[in-house]
Amino acid sequence: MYSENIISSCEVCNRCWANFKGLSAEELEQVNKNRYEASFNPSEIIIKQGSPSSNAIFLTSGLAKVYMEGYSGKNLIINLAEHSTLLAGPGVHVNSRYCYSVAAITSVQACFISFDVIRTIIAGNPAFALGFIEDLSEKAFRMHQKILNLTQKKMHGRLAEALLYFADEVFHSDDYEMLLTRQEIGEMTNMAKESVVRVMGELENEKIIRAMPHSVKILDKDKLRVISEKG
Amino acid sequence: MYSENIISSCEVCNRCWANFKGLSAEELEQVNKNRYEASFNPSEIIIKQGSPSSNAIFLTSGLAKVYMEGYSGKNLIINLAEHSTLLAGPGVHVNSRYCYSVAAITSVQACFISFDVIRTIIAGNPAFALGFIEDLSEKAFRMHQKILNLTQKKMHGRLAEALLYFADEVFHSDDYEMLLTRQEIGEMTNMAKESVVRVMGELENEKIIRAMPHSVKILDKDKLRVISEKG
DNA sequence: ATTCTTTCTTGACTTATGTCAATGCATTGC
DNA sequence: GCAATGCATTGACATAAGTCAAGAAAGAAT
Repeated sequence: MYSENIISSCEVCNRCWANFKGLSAEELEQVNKNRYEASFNPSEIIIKQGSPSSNAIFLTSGLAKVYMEGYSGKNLIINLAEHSTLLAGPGVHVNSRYCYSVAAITSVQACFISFDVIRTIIAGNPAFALGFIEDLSEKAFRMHQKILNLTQKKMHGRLAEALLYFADEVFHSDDYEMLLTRQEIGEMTNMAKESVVRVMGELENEKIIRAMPHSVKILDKDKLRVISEKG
Repeated sequence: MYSENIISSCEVCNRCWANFKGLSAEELEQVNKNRYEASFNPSEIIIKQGSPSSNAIFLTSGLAKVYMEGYSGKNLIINLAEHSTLLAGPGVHVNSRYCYSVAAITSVQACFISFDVIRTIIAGNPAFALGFIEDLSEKAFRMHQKILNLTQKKMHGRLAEALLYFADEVFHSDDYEMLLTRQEIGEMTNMAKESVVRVMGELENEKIIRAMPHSVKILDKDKLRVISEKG
């Protein structure tokens, strides 16, 4: 898991947080001096919910799942994360603990940056602080959407939404390799894995998708959108 | 709804946001000059989801419900708000729209402060910015909890949780006047109003609470906590 | 190739929860 | 006081979704 830093410097890195773009050379150097990289194999845990949150983490390559460990071992996957995403969670500023876990799905390269540095920059750079606020806000906004989705839609709507999320926001194609298991799709949509199989089968019968265990092809995106919106 | 400002100045107001405490005299005066008060009768809407978010709003007296308008007219009450709470929502920094509605439950007095002023202060006062970040984080944190509660607990657990929330965080007593209708309790716990009635009846049969249409008395708080935690 | 393990799939069954319809009980306004 | 309204309550019923058990497929390890 330990390795030398691969990326030579923050200055030349284009996989990091958009909010770092506006930093001065000194601020960026401060970040660069206080970071270290690590790699993770599939299924390895990058962030563990409940542990002290001392670092902000950014993926530089690979895909990870962000999930909460709920009651009696039941997980809820909040989203998938790629590069350019700040991983830390609101817990950092509440009780200094991560309030979600993050686990690698593919091989992952990650960059750890101490939160002390982040806080220093927030205090000294108003634009950065505002960027930070915008990032927090957008994530909170998505949580608001998600809570409606999970509580007010039926299984078909929730699954359709997840399939569209993969196509539009993760794999950027309507024909993608499905990197999550049926179990994990269920953890994302709050369904039992058996229900995921059943509903996917129904969507396939209606010729809306083509579903193989390890790939999904969206055949009728409009219909899928309707299902997702009507719940 | 319109009225002269009742509170003479922010300086003497103790019902506002804790984060305003650290402001300089000039900053506070700037806030004071750009605010206006309004009163609302029960059931009147203070913030309407989707409308442009130009103001931060603080209640100075009364109780309001914060809720999202979901699919096909179904609401989800996120929480109840009293004084000292910033009402605006993450939408402000995402698309400049309120992402939830707020409606008065009792008579409410509210203070409107332009977001331009807030933003100016954020830019000039790092401590205030950090306070803002903490506020956002805490609300996001609660949303994370809520999403687990709503998706992973059964009705008894969700209702128990709401009853404890009223007792511990809103009315500060185990014997309180129930200001929400059964319908609204349902919107808070994602239950049909009939289910609220039924489950409350069961909790009453088990001598855990004493429930009248307009008041609730918690008889066995430990048992209620167990139900809330076990789901 | 063969075992072993994990995941996927299917069908039968159970359970949680929502919906509908009818009724009762309060509160408000006239 | 009396209608009118909104809310609470109840029971019968419908439906969504989870659970369990078994087997099939697909990979990984030997």
